[in-house]
Amino acid sequence: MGYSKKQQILDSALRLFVHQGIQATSTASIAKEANVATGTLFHHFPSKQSLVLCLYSSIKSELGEAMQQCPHQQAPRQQVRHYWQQALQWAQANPEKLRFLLHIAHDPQFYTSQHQELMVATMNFLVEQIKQAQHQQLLAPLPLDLVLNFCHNHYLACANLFIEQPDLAHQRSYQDGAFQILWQGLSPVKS
Amino acid sequence: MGYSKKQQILDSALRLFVHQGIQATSTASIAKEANVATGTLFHHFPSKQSLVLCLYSSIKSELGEAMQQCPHQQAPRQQVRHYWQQALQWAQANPEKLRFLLHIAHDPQFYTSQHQELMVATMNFLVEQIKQAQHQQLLAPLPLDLVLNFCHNHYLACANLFIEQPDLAHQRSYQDGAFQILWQGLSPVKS
Amino acid sequence: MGYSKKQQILDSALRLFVHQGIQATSTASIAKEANVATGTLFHHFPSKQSLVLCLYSSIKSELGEAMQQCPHQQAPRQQVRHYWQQALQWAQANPEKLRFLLHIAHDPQFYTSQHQELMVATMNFLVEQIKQAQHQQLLAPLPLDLVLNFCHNHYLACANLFIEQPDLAHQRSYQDGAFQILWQGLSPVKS
Amino acid sequence: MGYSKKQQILDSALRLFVHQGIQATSTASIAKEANVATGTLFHHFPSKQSLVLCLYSSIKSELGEAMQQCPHQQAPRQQVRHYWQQALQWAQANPEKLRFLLHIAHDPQFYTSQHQELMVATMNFLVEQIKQAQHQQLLAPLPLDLVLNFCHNHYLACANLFIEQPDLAHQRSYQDGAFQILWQGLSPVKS
DNA sequence: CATGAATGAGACTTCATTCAT
DNA sequence: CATGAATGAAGTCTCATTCAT
Repeated sequence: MGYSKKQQILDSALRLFVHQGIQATSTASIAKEANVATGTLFHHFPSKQSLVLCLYSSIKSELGEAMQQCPHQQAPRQQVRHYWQQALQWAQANPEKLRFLLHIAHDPQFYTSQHQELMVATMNFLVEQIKQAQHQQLLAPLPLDLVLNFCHNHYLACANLFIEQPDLAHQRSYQDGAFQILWQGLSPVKS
Repeated sequence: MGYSKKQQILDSALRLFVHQGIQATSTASIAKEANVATGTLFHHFPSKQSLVLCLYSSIKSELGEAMQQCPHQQAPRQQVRHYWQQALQWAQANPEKLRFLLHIAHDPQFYTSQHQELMVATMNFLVEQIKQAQHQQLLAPLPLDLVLNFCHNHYLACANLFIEQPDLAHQRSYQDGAFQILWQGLSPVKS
Repeated sequence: MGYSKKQQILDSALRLFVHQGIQATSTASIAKEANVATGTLFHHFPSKQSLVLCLYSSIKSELGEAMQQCPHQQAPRQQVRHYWQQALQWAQANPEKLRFLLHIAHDPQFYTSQHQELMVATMNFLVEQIKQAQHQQLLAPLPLDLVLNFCHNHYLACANLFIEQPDLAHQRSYQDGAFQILWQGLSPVKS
Repeated sequence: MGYSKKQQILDSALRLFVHQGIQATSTASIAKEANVATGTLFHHFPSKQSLVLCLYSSIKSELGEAMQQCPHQQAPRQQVRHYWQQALQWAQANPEKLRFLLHIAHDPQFYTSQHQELMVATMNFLVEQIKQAQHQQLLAPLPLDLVLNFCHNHYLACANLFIEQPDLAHQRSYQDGAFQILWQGLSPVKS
């Protein structure tokens, strides 16, 4: 009731997409799940494709905002660790949204160069942290796009693991281990 | 002509799947691309679903074989590096096959528990290497499934990056960097 | 602003109907073109069908009025020629209206017996002229409905030709030729 | 049974189009009338549009052939009269086909420049007759496209009249009158 | 083994019309 | 009078699959 019909449609679409896949979900079933008429969906979104993209960008920016809600830290390692935990917590609170990101990232139908750009844009604040840490020789001088790709990808994989097996998420060995791999992986080689 | 019609169908399916997505590719278009009649496809595969699964398992085992074709090495690091390079070379030689693995791994329609099992089975020989290295304290004592997940995922991500931007694949900084992240990420924390 | 919304709707409908066809034009697109809301259209017309019929009868009577605005002439040939030119001028000044008449006249959806009646009613004054001329043996004693049909139809065809190829309308050979066919066609056979 | 499914579809489409209009006839209703499945229609025609165009050109050429099946005559007037009667007979034997021609000729959706070209192409043999007759001063030196337009249009109008009121078709005054208007209309002016 | 016409359920989308504001 | 979100029936077209040849 507090929700607009447009939001109801987006919610239902998300739920169905992650369980059945995007293509396997009909617009009729989305409308039904949202308790609106078929036509209503197309009143708010010109096409199924645009509904998917709208969902995608809204989720992407939601993740970006969630990550930045963390206090400023002194040490770079602590700062990055904060981002990391913030992002993981968001994923555990919004498992379907994360699964959707994972799904769409590998669907040729929706895979565009936007993808890379959107990732960089959303994670821009991370880029700065990393550059700075590399400059301070806290991180190894790896190519920046390689690093970003790794961060993005390791995050999605770990988040997905913790969603599929929620008991792991509460064990320190997994929680610390996941971040250790990230930070250690980017650290300078031990001489 | 040296190819059987069945193989022609598999080849055409792979090509179309990675460019348009599995669901967006019709059996009719596969048959057309393979220069066979619609009915012929269903002589060789009982359904589209079975065609997809057949393609999947054949590619998965092809990757497994490709990785094991490497000489035995003394040092664990060298041994793992060999596996890594073998796998990357296979991906660069078979970009469509890698893209297919990536696509199917995140499609809810085909996502089953098999997936995890198949991954472990294919990478079984790696597990042994890692366990041994952990025992020798060359690698950190991280949970084994976390490690496996990381290896599998980092491989797919790097292979995909090198396929999308082939020029990166030839630069030492990217080649070495990708592996450095892997090995370093699993290494024990510096004092 | 000098135009009422109702008139704006009629104008927009006419424009869209002749370019895309009646059925292919949605009420929504008419409203948009007229810069009014969807609902507004249905305040002024109970249905799309009634909008079409309203447009039809208003155009039909407009043509009737246009034709009668001509001075009384002595000779029957001059009188008919006047009607003819008046009607052609109206068509050239209102090309879309003529195209609409042409379109609707052959659409089974709107084709009713009204059509014949309306044509006769509009052209009633012409009937008298023809009857008289036949009586004076200036015209051949052809069946009256055949004659009327011919007049109506030849007019629409010539008007349409001149609208499609406006340069022809200014050439004497076409202007005179078109009327010559009409008058000559109805004349008594030579010797 | 002697009919192929493709022909059954064309026949049903014609029947429904002339009674309800092209747009008002759904592909589903065509298939039903033809006793085939919906998909069958789209197996033979890539779209509804192409079905319409296929029907159009087949009818147009059928009319062309019907007209040419007449013996060679000495006098131009007799020759043209033969064409005229042949064409009218075809129309009376195929009333739906004529109605379809009439309908499509005025539908903005299908109205293309092809139209004019097709008409000229189909009626090419008539053009020659007319040119010759003009040269012999049996016909007035009117612009050729005006003449052709008139012939085409007068034919459709008369044929339609005779179809709508079949009793008229058997009366000499109408039969002769219709042709008299044609020939007389094109004749030189009485000095 | 191979073919391709035929099937019919179901997908996406459109649209005339209504109604609460 | 005017608005535009909402409706749901209906339209065009797709597609995995079958089967007679």
